[in-house]
Amino acid sequence: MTTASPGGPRWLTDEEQGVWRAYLHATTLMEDHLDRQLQRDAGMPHIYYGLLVHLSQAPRRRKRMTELAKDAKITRSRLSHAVARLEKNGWVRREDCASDKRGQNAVLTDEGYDMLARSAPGHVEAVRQAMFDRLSPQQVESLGEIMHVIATGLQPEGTDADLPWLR
Amino acid sequence: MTTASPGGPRWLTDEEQGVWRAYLHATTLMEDHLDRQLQRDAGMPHIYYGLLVHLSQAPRRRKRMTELAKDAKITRSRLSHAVARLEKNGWVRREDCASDKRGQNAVLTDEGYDMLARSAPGHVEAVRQAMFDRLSPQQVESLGEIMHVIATGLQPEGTDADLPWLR
DNA sequence: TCTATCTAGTTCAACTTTCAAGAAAAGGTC
DNA sequence: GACCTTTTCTTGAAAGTTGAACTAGATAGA
Repeated sequence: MTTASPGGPRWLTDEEQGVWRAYLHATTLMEDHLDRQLQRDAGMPHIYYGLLVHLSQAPRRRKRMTELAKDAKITRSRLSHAVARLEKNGWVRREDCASDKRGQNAVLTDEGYDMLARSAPGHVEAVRQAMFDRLSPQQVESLGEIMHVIATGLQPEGTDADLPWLR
Repeated sequence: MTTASPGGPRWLTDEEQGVWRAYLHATTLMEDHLDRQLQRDAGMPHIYYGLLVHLSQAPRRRKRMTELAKDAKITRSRLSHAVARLEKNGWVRREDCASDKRGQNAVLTDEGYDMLARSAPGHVEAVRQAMFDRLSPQQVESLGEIMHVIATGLQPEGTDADLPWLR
């Protein structure tokens, strides 16, 4: 729960407000920017692209639905819809899970892999131009630490996904 | 345009990849967190709440649609739909613009203001817990600078919205 | 085994976002 | 004024997201 603390709310200082606004501003613009870039160059929103990336890095390019949803930080419902769409594109297919008859694997197809290989350079370049080309090495390091702290704090209880994110 | 550079794509280093993933991870979790918090406590998504905040800070609590869309970084179309929804809630109303008959002002109603006053403490607390309580003063300062750099780089050409964001 | 409970994944309805198209007024320019 | 372009805002349809309800299969205990 997020309740107001007793003794009145602890408002943000002027500096904190400025930082918060800059954060909202930057993250909004970044998400828009990448969504448009990928929609234009790969025909899908950023989050869908992320799913293909996850699959491409998984052993045998496949993953259980629930695990994929967890890795990509989306709900199972959203993943179902997303995979249905990617299936229509021919980039992913579903496969029954051998060990658990309830289970499904999402599998990256060869077409999906090719599409990823084609669009990855442009996407990386977009990320680089928007972020890494503009920051000093110290800033990059600092940003990594800060984002790690924030993510850890927001991580649902009992989730172990910690180390993998900083390697 | 974001084209791959000649001589092959400049891939991200391992460190950059780690930072990028941490960034995606943190920003996704943060957006989800705030969306849920506000949906639960204020009955609207984060972006709608942001619109009310913008209006509350504008002179006479009103703003031209186009200007509001620009400030909130959303399309005019999206704003039209959003205001229609907020109007149904009674938190905003539309008002014809005196000087330009095409124009509309979005006006924050008293009910809207009250709703904001009620939910602001909880929201600020959520932001504080997720971000500022976890970062050192140096990190907060650094984050502000970094986000400012990124936002500036992504700013559409010819936009002057620069100084207002750091104050 | 029988039953209760939990987990995996999908589906539905309500809502939000996007994109393209369109109506209305404003701003030139001749 | 007549004409053309631009700006403002809305609309409608398609796509995407959400949260709850639902089905089927797994799991555990008596």
